[in-house]
Amino acid sequence: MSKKQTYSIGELAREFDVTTRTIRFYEDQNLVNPARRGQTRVYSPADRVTLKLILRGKRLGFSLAESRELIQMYQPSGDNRNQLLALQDKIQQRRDQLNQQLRDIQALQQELDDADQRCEDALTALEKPDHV
Amino acid sequence: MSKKQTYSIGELAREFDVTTRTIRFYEDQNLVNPARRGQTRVYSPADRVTLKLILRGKRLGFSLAESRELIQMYQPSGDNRNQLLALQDKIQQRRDQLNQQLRDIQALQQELDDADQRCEDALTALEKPDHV
DNA sequence: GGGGAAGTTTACGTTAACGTAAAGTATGCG
DNA sequence: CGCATACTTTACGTTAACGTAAACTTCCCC
Repeated sequence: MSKKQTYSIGELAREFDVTTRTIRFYEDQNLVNPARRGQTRVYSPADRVTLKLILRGKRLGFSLAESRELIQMYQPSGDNRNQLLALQDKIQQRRDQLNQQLRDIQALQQELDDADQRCEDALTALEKPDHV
Repeated sequence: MSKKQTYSIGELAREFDVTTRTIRFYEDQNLVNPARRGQTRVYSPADRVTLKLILRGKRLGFSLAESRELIQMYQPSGDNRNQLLALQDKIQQRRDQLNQQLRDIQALQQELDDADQRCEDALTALEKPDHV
């Protein structure tokens, strides 16, 4: 049972390599809402997960608004039918976007491989100016 | 032989669903450099490809500076050894980042699948309030 | 009890990537 | 010819996502 139950803002900042300003900014945007002990913020494991999701979103080029939406998707409130259907629609849109990103990444990987190969060729050409 | 050899700014804007302002901005940032016929810009197929690469980069969350770097990677000037090695280093960094994005996407896809499933469950639960 | 480390609030500053508006030019058409 | 359409330049405006600075409190430690 070594799992910490709470975190300070500094701990999280170090773990995720962001500034405390960034974490406070996310709170301002209602992305996390830590408890307080006096003035001091006290973060729960849930807050930590939320942070992780936001940063993953950033790596994929999502705005904070988009990440917020994604996070909310994970908690379908005991909603009404229409809201659930709307949610499924958004989920499908995200899936489409992710598939597009996958295709983009694969194309880019191929091009990087080619570029790397051209580097290799140029380097060996430097070693042997002629076919010795 | 139906391949167009030149494009107007309006054509490209329509094709890629961006504004002409955006394309001129990219020129300002030295990402494309169209020819001129009088005052009017005339874009080549190469310019069009560059635009395509920039927009793909955007879908992956790249800044214009990053996309510029990527595009330059495709044309290793008959460089000196050190520059080629530095280029290979950058290529490897990009590859690492792309692999991270791949992992992020896969995790997100799984979570979206789960969220979708929970929607389905909630919906069927709405149909049959009890197990009839 | 003086200081250093980590926390806090408040507030103005900054950068990227365009948006938007104004005012002018060139070209085809009925 | 007059007008619409598409192009041009110039320039100020805007939004997101923090950075940065100032001034303050709290806690711990020797």
